[in-house]
Amino acid sequence: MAATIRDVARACGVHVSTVSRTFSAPNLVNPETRVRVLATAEHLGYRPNRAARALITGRTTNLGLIVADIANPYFPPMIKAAQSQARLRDHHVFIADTDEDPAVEEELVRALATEVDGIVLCSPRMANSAIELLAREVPLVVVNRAVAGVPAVVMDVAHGARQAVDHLADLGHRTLAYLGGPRGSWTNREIRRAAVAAARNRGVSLTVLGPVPPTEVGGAKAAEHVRRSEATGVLAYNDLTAIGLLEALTTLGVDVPGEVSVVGIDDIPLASLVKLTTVATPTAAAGRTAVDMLLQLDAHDRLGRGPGRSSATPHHRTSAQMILPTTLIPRLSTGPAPAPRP
Amino acid sequence: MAATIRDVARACGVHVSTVSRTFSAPNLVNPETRVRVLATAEHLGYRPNRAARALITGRTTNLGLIVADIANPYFPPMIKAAQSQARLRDHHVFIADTDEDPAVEEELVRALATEVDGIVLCSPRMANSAIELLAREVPLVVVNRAVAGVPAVVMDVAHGARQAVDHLADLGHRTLAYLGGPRGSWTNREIRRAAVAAARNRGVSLTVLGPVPPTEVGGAKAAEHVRRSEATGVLAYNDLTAIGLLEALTTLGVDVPGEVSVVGIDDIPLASLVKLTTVATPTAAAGRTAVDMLLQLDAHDRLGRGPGRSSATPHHRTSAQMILPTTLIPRLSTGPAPAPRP
DNA sequence: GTGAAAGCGCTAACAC
DNA sequence: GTGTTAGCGCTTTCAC
Repeated sequence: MAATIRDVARACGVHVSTVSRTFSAPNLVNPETRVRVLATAEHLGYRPNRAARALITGRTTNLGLIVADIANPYFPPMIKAAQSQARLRDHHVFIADTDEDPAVEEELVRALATEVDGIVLCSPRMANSAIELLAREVPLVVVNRAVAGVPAVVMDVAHGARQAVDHLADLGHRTLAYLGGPRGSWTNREIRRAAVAAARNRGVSLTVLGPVPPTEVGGAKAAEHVRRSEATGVLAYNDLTAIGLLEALTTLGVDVPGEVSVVGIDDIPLASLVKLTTVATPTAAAGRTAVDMLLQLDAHDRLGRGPGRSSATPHHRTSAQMILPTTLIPRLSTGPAPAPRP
Repeated sequence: MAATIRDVARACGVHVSTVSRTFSAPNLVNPETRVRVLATAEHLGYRPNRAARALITGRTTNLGLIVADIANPYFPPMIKAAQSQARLRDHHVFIADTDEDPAVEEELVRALATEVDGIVLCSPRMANSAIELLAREVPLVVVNRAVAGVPAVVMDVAHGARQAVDHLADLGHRTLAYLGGPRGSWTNREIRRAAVAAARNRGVSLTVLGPVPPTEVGGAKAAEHVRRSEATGVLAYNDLTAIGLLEALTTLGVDVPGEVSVVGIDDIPLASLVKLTTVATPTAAAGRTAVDMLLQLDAHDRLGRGPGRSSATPHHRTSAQMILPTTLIPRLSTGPAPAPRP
């Protein structure tokens, strides 16, 4: 059996509470005693039992992070950032993958809720109402989504979409298309709305294509539609889709950017490799910010309550929204519009 | 406050132990009582407190998974597989990222050890001795590494390397190079050893280059060395390195596969996109297998002991090694050796 | 099949 | 600054 606080106390000639304080409130204990306790603890290989601590404090010092698909290169930078931020704040993080399935998503939140102090929900596909409900069972921060009363960090993709449309219009394109992503996606709606508005603003036409799955395969499948649409400038829901489209167009013998210009969104590492013009989104910053908001939310929450299960109290009072800026990165997948056909 | 087992018991007119049994040993309780208890529990929104359960059973039903770099496309499939396998067995998993740093790795294992039932260590960079030590503090399974007395699941990269060398020799290449990976990497040593032996076997020469970081940038940096080495066939430590090399060679004006053939290892999604010849490694299977071994190890462990902290017992008796097969996938980055220069 | 009681390892009042 | 004590929510003997 591992050493407990009792063993340390006995071996050290002090009482358990002194040992406890040495670890949870060091400043309340005499420096000399502290040193002695620490030494014996070290000697005995004592490690505080987190379950016992959690039981009494009501805090697990764990966070949950739920993403749509770990294998999507969009997420790892966000995950890494969230992770290291959490570690800075002395928390561990559970990561779960929903495979883009809203039902799995909801089930995961419920399962995780009992063993974390809060959950970050990235690009959720759930219905707003479901999210609102969950938010009063467990401290929740959503990323890439706006839900009334739920704290959120979002990317300013609307601005990104405007930049993309302006970029294409500046290059002389008069016929644009937006290749849309998943129906449940808040980001998709934002982009579409902003792109439509920006196109109207610039006096160019814009067709909405899709939706297609937010993957390379999805993008590739849309190549025929894009060609038929006669659009010379295409904005895609994300880089993966844009790259799939780009590959498929090339295979079909369509010159990019000679005949068709393609713009993605996200700026994943692969984008720079294939020279894709894209809108960079600050994913790492989003991960960090989300964790900070969650921790702050949690701290604020337990101020009025003292120890106890955190899941029982509504959390809809502290609700902020953090909007992160996006930037257009012009590369070689966009160029001047082709001369109009006779 | 959330409902506890007490609330359910009271509301239901039974004793806490009956409620407890309903959840942890349903077959020990009268079906009718069970139904009633379940109904009240549902009604009250009761969820068992995992901390309390963990405190008494000594099991957390959590696992840890430590990888070198989540952003490396090699890992996500393994993570996803491990995750879903764990979920099948009713466990959650902590994922941690070491940024390829052995020190961080060790610290993470220690930190995680207190709140999981076991840890999967993927492609560890730690010293063997450190791993052996840790393995007796917490149930451990290593992936892509062989450590005496520690259960492991490894890819048969040696066989893969042999296939790669044979493939190149069959294409007429007489001068090969192996572009090596991280020094601490067991996989790297395995590949190198097998490649050297296979080359000797086929009567072709093989130079060892590197090491370079296992990334695209690392591969790109090696392009000059490769060119100077006069090798016409190159095996790289992994796909990322191979792809970086490939790009850089093309930029230098070296034709692939006309002048130089390149083979990677892993078969990440990007590999098929850039038509890289590579050795496929079954990463998803590795993730699943590792989780299963860990859970089995853990179950076996607590057979003789009953409840209590798991971290106190040595685990070096149950030590198996699972070897997963690899396959060469020829694509367009390899071709016949160029005619020898005059 | 169910009840009673002990206690997992720790923290947080409250004394002194 | 340290000791004393109660108890977090649950499982698990042991009776009956």
